[in-house]
Amino acid sequence: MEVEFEKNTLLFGADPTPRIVAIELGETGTVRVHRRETDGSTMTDVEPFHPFVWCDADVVDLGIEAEKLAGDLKYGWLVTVDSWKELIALRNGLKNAGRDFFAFTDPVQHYLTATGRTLFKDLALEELKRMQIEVLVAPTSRDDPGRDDHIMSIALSDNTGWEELLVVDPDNIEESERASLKRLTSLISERDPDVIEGHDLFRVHLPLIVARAKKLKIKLDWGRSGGGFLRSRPSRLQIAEKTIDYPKFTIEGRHFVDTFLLAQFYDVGMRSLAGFERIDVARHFDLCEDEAISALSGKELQRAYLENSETFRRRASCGVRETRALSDLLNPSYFIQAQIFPYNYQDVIVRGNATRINALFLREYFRQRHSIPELPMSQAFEGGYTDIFFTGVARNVWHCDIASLYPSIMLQFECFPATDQLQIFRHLLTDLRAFRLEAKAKMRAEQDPARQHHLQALQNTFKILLNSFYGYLGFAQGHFADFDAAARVTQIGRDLLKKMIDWLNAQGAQVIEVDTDGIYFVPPDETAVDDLHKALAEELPAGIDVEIDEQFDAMFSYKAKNYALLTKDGEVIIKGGALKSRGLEKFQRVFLEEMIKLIMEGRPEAIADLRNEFERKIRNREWKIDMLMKTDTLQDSLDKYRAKIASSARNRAAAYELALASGRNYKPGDQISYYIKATPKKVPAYEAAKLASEFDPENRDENVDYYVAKLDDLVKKFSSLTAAASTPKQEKLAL
DNA sequence: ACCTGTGGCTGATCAC
DNA sequence: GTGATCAGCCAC
Repeated sequence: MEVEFEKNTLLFGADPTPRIVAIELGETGTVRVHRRETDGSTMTDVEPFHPFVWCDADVVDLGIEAEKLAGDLKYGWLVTVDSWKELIALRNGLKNAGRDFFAFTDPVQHYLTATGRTLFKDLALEELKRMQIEVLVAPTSRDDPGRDDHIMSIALSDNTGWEELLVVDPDNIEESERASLKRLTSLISERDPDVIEGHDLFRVHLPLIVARAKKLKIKLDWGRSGGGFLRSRPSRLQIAEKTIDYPKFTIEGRHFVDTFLLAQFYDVGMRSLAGFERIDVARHFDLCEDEAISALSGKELQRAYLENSETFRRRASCGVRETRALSDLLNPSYFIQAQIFPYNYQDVIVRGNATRINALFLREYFRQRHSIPELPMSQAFEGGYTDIFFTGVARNVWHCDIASLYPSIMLQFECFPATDQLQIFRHLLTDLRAFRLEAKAKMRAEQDPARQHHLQALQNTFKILLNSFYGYLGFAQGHFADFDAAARVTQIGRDLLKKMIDWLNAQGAQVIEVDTDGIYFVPPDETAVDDLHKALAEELPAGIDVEIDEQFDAMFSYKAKNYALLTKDGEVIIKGGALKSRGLEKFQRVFLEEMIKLIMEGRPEAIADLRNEFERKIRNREWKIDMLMKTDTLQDSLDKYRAKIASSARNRAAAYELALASGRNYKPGDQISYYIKATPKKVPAYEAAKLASEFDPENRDENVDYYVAKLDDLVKKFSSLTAAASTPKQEKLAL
């Protein structure tokens, strides 16, 4: 392979053993290492297993042998044992003796850290055997509430294009369901996938399968080496501001990948998904083969099932195809990350960036037999500089920013963890930065689309990692975190930005808005971009590169982190929660967008007409309810919400009240769409809220006065900014 | 059992 | 009414 990134042992680990697809605990003292042969078959090696514990002192007095490690950091003694059982006994022994120690809880991380191996080296993504699965169940019948849901179908496919659909006979449910589950298990054994994928695999499909198998007393021995059974335990995932509780399933020798979680992670960066059900995600990526089929409701589906119609079969098979396409799209970066980090594939996905970086540190310190520090005391520190100097419309706005601000500062000003005696932080950061540039260059030069794709995923992975190093400095669970260093980084960043602002103002520019690493400003009269860029660059220290990357016809500056831009092509870009939050109803978002466009185009007098048009549409009930409804994401479980309300720890909220009233089993991360219905007298929103799914278009009951009032609030809120310039500063800019 | 960071805005609710 | 607080979402 001409790309040599993989030889970097800090990143990829010191052991180049290729084509490992899975690792599982074997007989006492061993692990089974499954490798993909070039002919596509899977070989299994039995390898010795030596898990370990870092201790803060010698443990010879406990009759345990320990190795003294280099350096003088807190955990300076290493105890290595010969089996997982021994490790558990050792941990208990140390705990009972009151000793301070640190150990991984995951056997696979032990093995990969100790050996320097990682999964998937020299393996192409296409060589990984990925199976997709989707179970459809008949919703509990209202007429027969005692009866459990049962499986209607199990659809299967894999990345070779193979598909099989198991349909349960509605006239012979129990026997047919049993046969289907048995067939499923034997297909997994025959086709022997490395990865089992599904959309909402953890929260929906696997629990369903397990529940039905339990009821029908069927074994789900899906393990790779025989005898392994599905296990699950409650787990929790933090994705941006959302916390998702889910049962984490594991099975020996294989990985479970849930495209619902992949979609959640994708959205953190893009914030562009309408929802997280497969239909929402498939639509967003344009993966639906047949929209109408994908969008069938539960009721329609059940009817089709009972009629044994072709529609049912089509819907059942189209589900796994969409899941496969989705996984093809969202998987590549994680596939590469599994080559880097000492984690199982399925864990690489759910671990956070800073946690993964920590794993790299610990692997290298282990390899060099060096002591490791204890977790630092958490400390609050100041962040980036944000400010706004002008509100209203400005014309001819330029944007400058400092390229990779925090990585540049860390390298240039040596903001590294004080405890990092081996200088891993500096080396990784330096290498990643060089690699990213190299991968980008190679990607541009590459002709073969598949290789180009791989390089794109690679450089993107490097970018994400690179940007996570600053976060790691302030990560309370990172052994090498350093809050003072993090504070220095942001301090330098703030100082640099202020220096740039002062300089720009001194040149006669008008600075509008600043956020962390970039500045929007109106340039001084008759200035050439290149000249200004050159002069600005000279003001900055070596290693800090500024770019004037964009120019806009107009900017509507509203509040800090909230603004809109009009590009030279007439495109409107809106930033900030106040202007485009998903917490706003769609009609508000659309109105804001059109209003801001009018403002930036210098036609504020047209706003009154726009308002009137919207009012008419509300009063005449012309829109579908999706324009008026609001969609909230449940953060807490319903039980937690109830408890908080009981203890006055939070206020009531419409989404939760509706979820409670529905009687359905809503979970954190689920979204609730609702609207405000007309009520005889004014009541809190949570009492007047109604689920959008219960909206009856034939008998509309939305509260039109409520929505018109919202519209007026919106117009009022912006009225001071839509009028002609009102301050001297604005006058100057608006010219 | 799990966890990158800080800064900022808004709507809904509730205590005063 | 007003201000405080919380939850949710967004920028970087």
